[in-house]
Amino acid sequence: MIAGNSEVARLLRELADLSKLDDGAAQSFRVRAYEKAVDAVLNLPGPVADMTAAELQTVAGIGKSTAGKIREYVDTGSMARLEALREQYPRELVELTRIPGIGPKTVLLLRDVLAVNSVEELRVAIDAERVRELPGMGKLREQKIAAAIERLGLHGKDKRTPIIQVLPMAVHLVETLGALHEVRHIEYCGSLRRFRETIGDIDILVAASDPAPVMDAFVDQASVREVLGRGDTKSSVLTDAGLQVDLRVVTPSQYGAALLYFTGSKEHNIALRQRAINRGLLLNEYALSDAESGAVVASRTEKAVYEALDLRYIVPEMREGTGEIAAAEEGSLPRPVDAGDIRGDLHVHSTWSGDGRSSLEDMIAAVAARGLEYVAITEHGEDLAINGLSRAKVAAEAFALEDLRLQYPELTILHGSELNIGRDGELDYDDEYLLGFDWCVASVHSHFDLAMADQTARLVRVMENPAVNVIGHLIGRRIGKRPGIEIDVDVVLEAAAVTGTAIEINSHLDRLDAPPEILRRARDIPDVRFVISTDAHHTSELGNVEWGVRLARRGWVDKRRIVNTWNRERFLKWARVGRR
DNA sequence: GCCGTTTTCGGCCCGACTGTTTTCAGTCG
Repeated sequence: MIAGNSEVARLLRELADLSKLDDGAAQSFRVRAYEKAVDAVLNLPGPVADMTAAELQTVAGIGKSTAGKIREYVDTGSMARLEALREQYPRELVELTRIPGIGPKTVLLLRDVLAVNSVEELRVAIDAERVRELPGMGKLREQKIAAAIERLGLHGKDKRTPIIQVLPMAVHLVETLGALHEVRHIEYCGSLRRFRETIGDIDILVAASDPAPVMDAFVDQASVREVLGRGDTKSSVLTDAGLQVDLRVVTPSQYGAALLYFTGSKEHNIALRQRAINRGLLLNEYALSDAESGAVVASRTEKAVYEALDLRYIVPEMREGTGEIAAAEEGSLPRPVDAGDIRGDLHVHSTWSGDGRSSLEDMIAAVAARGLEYVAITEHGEDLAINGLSRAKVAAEAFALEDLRLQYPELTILHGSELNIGRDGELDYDDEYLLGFDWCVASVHSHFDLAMADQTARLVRVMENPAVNVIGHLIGRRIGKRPGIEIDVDVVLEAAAVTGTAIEINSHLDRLDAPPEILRRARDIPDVRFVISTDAHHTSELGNVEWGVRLARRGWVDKRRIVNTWNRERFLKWARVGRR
């Protein structure tokens, strides 16, 4: 078995975690070096197992020691240093660090003085009121730790929640607090603003004239189960849903610097601050300022801070510390897409599909009201047992669309279909019949468990069908529920480029598919085109296009490669509508 | 442990909150 990049990264991650205990510091330079190495390995263009120690050392963030450890693991299947640390710090002991409020120092203290080596033993020690007697501890801390253990299942440090559950809560919070008259600006930040698919906690940033009333309103909300912390400018609560929410209040003039800081990622912030230092500046959550005089250089907007650091603005979705700063410096950032750039929706259902929930008439009216230039109605193909359309229904819907075209002369309405990709890449209907549609999306709705080679083959075969314009929700995942099919990404993207088949960027928060890692891989294959679609089954879902737009940004997709940002004429020509 | 347009040694992002300390350590983001 050859060691894959993600496997090596996982081991380095474990090395970092164990080193936190060994060094007695979560932020020791050695720990941070390992953490950097994790990112470096994950961002390698090729297999880590193919690289020599010397080649590994040329990678930024990997030095002699880490290169040696990686080679050792690839060659022998184990890493002596890691084995020794595992021996010294058993898994039960490491578990203790998952308790919020307990870091490496406390773990070592518990072990050395009280012989506590597991969560269970800690519980016993707390019951015996022995933890409070430790130096630096006390009754209150003991009680806090006890409470933290009780809710460990709800929100341990590493618990993450699918974005579809978190985003609506965050939006609600922003609306509620935003209504206070003290609030000048408000935004959710953190991994949610970066649009990660799972979220640890909600971070809200407020610019306000007076922080106190905002803090009061925040901790007094009905959904707050427990106040975890409460300061003048920063508070944390735990909601009924078991989600932690952090609120930070700054003055309006500090808002840009604070947004930057609170949005992260940690790696992005560290890189920006390092860049500031190199320019004789200091960057914190309040401002970018002169290191000597303290004079503020920029603080009001994020853009101003980037500019003062000689960088183009970097959208939040790209701030993961994976090369975006270098790209911003050399001007090679992809051109980011905005919701306003989208001119058509090319994956829309109506009640003609069994699972559609808005009528065709309502859907078209809602699309027209959004000011789109073109739309493809794509009901399910007949192979999707309950939800699909027979040929008779396809013909009947075509008739209904003719009527709607007369009602909405400004809107180009394409008669499409969402086809089902069969076990071996076969499709609903026959090839001749398929060419009668204006637009075909082909999607995987079954056989999720096939081997990677089989999944890749069925996708490639479908892309070779001239009727197919785009592959819908590429891997078929449901975030937090279903992992999606395994595919050979490079082979699939190459086939997409060769056959001219676009890759869908599905806007549904439950899907966010193709995933950003796959989208980003397409950077090196310039002929791949993309379509941002809502896959709406109800008129209320047409607005989801905003999520697809943000997914595209996260995947470093350049706006110019997204075909539904093109004007009607250019798009129709590319799609060969009416010429098949 | 990593790294170098002042450096192969001596740096490495920055600050709020809590609980315990009467000046700070630990944790977190």
